[in-house]
Amino acid sequence: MPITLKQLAQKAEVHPSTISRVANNDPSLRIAPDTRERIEALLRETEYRPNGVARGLKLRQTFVLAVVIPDVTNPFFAALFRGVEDGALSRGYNVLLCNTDGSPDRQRSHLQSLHARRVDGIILASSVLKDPSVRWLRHQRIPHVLVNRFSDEGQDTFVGADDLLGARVATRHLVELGHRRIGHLAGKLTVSTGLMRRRGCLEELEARGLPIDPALVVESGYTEAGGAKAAERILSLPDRPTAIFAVTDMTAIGACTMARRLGLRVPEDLAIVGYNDIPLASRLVPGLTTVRVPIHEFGAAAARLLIDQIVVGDASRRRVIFNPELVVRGSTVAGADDGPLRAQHAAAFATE
Amino acid sequence: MPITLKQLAQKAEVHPSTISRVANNDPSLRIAPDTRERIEALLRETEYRPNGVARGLKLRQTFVLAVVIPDVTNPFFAALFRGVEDGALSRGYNVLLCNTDGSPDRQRSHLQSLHARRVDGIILASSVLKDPSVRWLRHQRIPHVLVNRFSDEGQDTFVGADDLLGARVATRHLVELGHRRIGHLAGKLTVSTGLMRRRGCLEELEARGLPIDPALVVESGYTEAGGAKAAERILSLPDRPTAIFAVTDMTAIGACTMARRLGLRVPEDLAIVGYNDIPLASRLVPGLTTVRVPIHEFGAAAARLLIDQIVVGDASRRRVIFNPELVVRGSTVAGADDGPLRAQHAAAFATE
DNA sequence: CTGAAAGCGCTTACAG
DNA sequence: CTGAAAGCGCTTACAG
Repeated sequence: MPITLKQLAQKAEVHPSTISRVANNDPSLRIAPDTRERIEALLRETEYRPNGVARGLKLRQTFVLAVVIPDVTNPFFAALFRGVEDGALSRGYNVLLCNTDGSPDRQRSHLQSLHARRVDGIILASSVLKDPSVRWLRHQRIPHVLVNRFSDEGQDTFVGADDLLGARVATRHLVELGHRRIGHLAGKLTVSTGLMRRRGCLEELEARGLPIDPALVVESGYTEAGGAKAAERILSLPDRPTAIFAVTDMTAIGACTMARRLGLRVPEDLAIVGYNDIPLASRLVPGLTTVRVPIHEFGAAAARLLIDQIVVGDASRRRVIFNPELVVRGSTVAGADDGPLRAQHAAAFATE
Repeated sequence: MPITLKQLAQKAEVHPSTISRVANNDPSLRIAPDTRERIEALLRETEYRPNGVARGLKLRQTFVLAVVIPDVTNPFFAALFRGVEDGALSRGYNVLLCNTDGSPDRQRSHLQSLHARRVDGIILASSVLKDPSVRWLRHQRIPHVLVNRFSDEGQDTFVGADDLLGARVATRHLVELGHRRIGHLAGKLTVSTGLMRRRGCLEELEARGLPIDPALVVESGYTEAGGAKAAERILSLPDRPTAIFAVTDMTAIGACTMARRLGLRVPEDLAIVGYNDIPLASRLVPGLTTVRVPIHEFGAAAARLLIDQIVVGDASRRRVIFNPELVVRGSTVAGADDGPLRAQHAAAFATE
């Protein structure tokens, strides 16, 4: 059992409150210099660290945050978590990690448990549109930040990228390569990324005067398996598309695998664009053309906003929106991987 | 502010302790059925959940575990974490995640902070041999489990695989393919995986009557960049090896990249074997031959052992050692990726 | 200037 | 059978 304030007080023959004040460097404390010295020596010698649980109870603050994501084995969320930890650690917070596997029930149960533990705030990257769990967070006045996906527009502090723009840029890239029949793996329409990227894709097609074939736009979910399945559907159409824009890189990877299985060459028979630029994207052969968003920064910014919210008690909703950026690789342009872009990636690697 | 026991007691016109007993289903509680009904209704209606911090202080148990790893963006550790969470959640524990980036200082500082928070136990996958931090955990009698890497043999509860055997199997595979000059990227000799896999590699070479050239065995660390650098060194030797066994998959991937940059074909000019079978390994082109260990199971087993330790108060050290298993892919055998093995992986994928 | 007391929100051994 | 009290280990407003 670690030593307590009371035990220390006995040893030093002073009152526990005095030890506490010395340990916390209370500036209002006047104390005989030699007494202070004696106490500080004792503190060092015993390596005293106040019991965080007792402290949390008294201060009504635990210095614990939580990150709720679908699945940390998805590289996107792993990078996001690192961003959060890097942003939180320097301010004295530790971070709990909860995986939901996309289940609303698991999400709700996690949130309730986190609330019971009195975490100081929650970063949620697994919300759906009009998410009851998010409304519950608001109702309970639990400090929270949504990342990447929003729930009810403008109602929560949010960190993400401009999904509409990103999808337009990706689609424009395909159009400019000459593609006329472009398929879209649309994630889920109940998720903001699915909704917005789909909207961006369709808007861009319309702006370019291309006809929209509803059969080419299918929900895919966000897993590799879901991407493969959805790709299979549109690639089996009599008049199959020559290009696919997928809602995420993982979905795109599923589509790549399926294309290969169907005997289609990428990019010659089928061009594919993903979204996020996870580390894996640049390693595939061919490399995956994608829309880059600053994943680590998402996490770090979310942590900062959340801690500000906690410290200031400021409930005003803030929004940080990053600009997405197209990264062209071999999955849309044959040979792109051998060009300067690939060299750039190799360099980035070596200094990692 | 969430409702407290005292407030509930006022509403129900009973003593707080009675509410507590009802909420906790205290079997020794005799109470008028209608009173109980009234209290239970109130509990449901207010969605009362006891304050976990106060509970933790009283019970001296927080129901929080911590996982300490080098870096969650490394897929190995992401999978490990999922195993821990899956093993812990069902027993009512949440899990803190701490990344050390391989820095002993960060590790120590994390452990101290976790101790101050009174986490119930710690799972450590970032230890080095004779790790002072691990000795500190023992000295403080903090329940802990080491995973994948041990510190002082047999002194801590440990979950891992037989690294000596795995390395022998990997090396044997290369020898049986006819390789006579085999290089080894040895991680770090201060880490048990580096030490044991190196030993296994050398033992196998000796058993096969192959000469050991010290110039072909180099420390590489555990990052991709480290693997590339180390590979560059041994591939620049006048009499370069025809095969490399790398301490981990990430290290092996660095070696692959370097081989390609030096104009060597894999596997024709250089065969490469990794270790762990992270999901990435089967996706590379060519696929990476590797030694598979049950990563998710590492985490789940560690969580179980840790919770048993906590619940029973049992300090006896236990060891769970899994058997590693060779997985042959295209990085050692040309064409292996098109065979039944690859099909198997594709299937595993689709059902993911 | 320092000590003593109250109180954060629970749980449970102990009285009545 | 239920209520009242003690106590987990801190912090800090308040007395002296």
